Amino acid sequence: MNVQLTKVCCRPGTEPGDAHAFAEHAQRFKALSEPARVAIVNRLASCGEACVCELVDVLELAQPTVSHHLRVLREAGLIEHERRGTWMYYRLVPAAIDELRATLAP
Amino acid sequence: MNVQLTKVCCRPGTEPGDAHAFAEHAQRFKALSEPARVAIVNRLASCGEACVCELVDVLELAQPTVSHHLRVLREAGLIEHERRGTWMYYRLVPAAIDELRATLAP
DNA sequence: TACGTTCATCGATAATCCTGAATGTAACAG
DNA sequence: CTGTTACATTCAGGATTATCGATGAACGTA
Repeated sequence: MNVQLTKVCCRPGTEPGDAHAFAEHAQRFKALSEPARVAIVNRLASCGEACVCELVDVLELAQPTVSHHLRVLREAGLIEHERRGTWMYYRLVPAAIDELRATLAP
Repeated sequence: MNVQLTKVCCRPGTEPGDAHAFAEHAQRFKALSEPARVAIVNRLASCGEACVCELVDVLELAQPTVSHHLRVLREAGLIEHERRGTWMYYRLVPAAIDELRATLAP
């Protein structure tokens, strides 16, 4: 028979986890799930900061496309921007990167 | 005026970066870009291993959906599976997690 | 052999997302 | 005010993906 009210393959009573936290972490990872956005983060990590036109040149993508990726990264809290004259300078938010790395720690 | 053969906002001569590496990292992050998959990884991290039916119960998703997410994580190299009798047990690949965390290091 | 359980794969639908042309906004120069 | 540059937003088309019912394969049991 093996009716198993408690399945033998499953350990009982382990908490299901916080669904809200999972969604939050997933959104952070999703921001890095695109080669263009990884390239942007890499660029900002090595250059400190960069304007949009520089990223357009480096990524070889149309300006609206780059602007879109920057928005995704910004809404994920991974980067921040500051206007200086005509140009918008983007830079990383180190705390957010650290936080992301922490979610991968045991 | 300001013809600027070299734009003032951009520092010259910084390497564009390895496009192949960016795509590879993005692929890894994409595997964690879904709440369900973050929940799976979290579950495996705290339980050590789990069968599919346990994950179906915890995630409250249909079995084919869970199977799909497990395939994505497996093809990303983040988890591995082993058959024991009727059940398939999934567990993390710690080296892959470490490698992912390393890509976020300065 | 026949039956039930566990899990993977297939197929279809709906949602999400990347991409870039067109357009709008802000800042600066003359 | 006019023109130019830098950037954001809107919009639409095309590609990717999440979800799940239906089906099939693998295993254990009777």
